Amino acid sequence: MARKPADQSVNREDIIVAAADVLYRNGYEATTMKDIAAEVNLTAASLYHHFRNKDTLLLAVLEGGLEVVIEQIEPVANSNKTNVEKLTEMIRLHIYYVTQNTAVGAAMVFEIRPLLNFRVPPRNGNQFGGSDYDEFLDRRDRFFKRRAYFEELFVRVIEDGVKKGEFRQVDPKIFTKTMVGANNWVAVWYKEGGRLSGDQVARMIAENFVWSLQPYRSASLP
Amino acid sequence: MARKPADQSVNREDIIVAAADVLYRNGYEATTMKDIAAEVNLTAASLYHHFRNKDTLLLAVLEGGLEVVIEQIEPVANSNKTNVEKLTEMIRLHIYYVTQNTAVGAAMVFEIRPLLNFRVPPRNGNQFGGSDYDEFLDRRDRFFKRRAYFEELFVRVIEDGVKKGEFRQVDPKIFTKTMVGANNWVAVWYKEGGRLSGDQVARMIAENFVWSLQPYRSASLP
DNA sequence: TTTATAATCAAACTCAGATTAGATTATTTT
DNA sequence: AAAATAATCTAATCTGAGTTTGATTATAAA
Repeated sequence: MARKPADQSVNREDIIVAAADVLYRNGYEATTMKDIAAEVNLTAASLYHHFRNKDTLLLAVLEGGLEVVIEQIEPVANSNKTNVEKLTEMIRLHIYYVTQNTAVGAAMVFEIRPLLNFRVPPRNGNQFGGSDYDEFLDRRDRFFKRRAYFEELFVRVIEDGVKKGEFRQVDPKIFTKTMVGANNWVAVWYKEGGRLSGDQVARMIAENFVWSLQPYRSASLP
Repeated sequence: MARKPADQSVNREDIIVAAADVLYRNGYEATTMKDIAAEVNLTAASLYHHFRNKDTLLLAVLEGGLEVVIEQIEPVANSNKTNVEKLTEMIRLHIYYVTQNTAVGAAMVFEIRPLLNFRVPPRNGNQFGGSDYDEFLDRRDRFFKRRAYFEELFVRVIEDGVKKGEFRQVDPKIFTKTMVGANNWVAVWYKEGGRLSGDQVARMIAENFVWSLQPYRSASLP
């Protein structure tokens, strides 16, 4: 019954990568299904065989990026390193991912809103009415929860660090918001082949944020 | 000849404010001229009496916001305070503005790209062909230069601070990018009436960034 | 009060982009 | 090979949004 997809045919993953790329260049609203399709040598209509509609495709892009980052950061957060080590590593990983995947990274920065203001009401007689619509909303909510979880990972490390005196007294939530904002923003200005490598940028910023949390320090870096 | 505009009629400024507001809620592409017009009780067509087109209107919104912030930060940058004082004050002003004008602030974060990828080619037979098009491009470039200048104000203070030993050795450009990113990002998450006031948030983040630049410090804050 | 022009509107134009319908081709399973 | 379904395409539909046109109203200057 079920058939394995042909090897040379385009699959979901290919389309997601292509979409991220076009999204990066043009932004959601300015990106046409045709643009995305062209990137994988298909027609716009063919995309609808893989994704229900444009919004669902965008969501898939964002979900993918977020999961990868969480996958990398989570084990560090749950390790038994010191909070200083944890935080340094987590920031570094986050930023490095962003520099290596500016397309997805920028999408995560810029394309949240089309998701928030999901306009399309369930039109009767439209394929997208009823349960499909609900399904989308559910998936979107799940995405936002994952996003909150991602931030929560940072908050916990900072809270714990503050409690144990590794970090000075800051507001962990505000600090995290600020930091995550700065880190995501890297996708906007980082250009490959510039003065600094992604790794260097990641290390510099990580060091800086962690440094800013130290309650006491001597004149030279550790 | 020239006629003074009527007092109760809608003016450019009103429209800009309304546009910022709608933009904040919906994003550029999802914002229709009709939406903006409705906000000031006009029809979409009427907007074209005040602005040549949608892109020009967006540009006006961004220009306005940027100029206000520069106006506030520039005198501080040029004052004869210490670099520590300057930077603290500059960040504080920037963030405070953002919290008080989330609409414009978020627009500055999210709506740069529509400007970058200015699609509309000069269509012949269109009112927007020829010199009007060039005029727009010029104005857009001027905006980006102002934007660069805004960042430059921060870079200078940091460079000077590093040179004079007030700050530790950081890369001033990377530091500024990171910081400005974080500050702009405040527009995305700050909600009026939340746990902290705009002023509190501004102070906390300012203190933190400046703190992170100190080459040496004792256990307690100044 | 006349006149010029600013401000506004209603209606029409244009066009692009998302989506659908239906047919066609490709590939795997039986 | 036959059947089933996956992958794709062409062509058409449908809608919404930016913009234009031309008229109408309001207001300030003469």
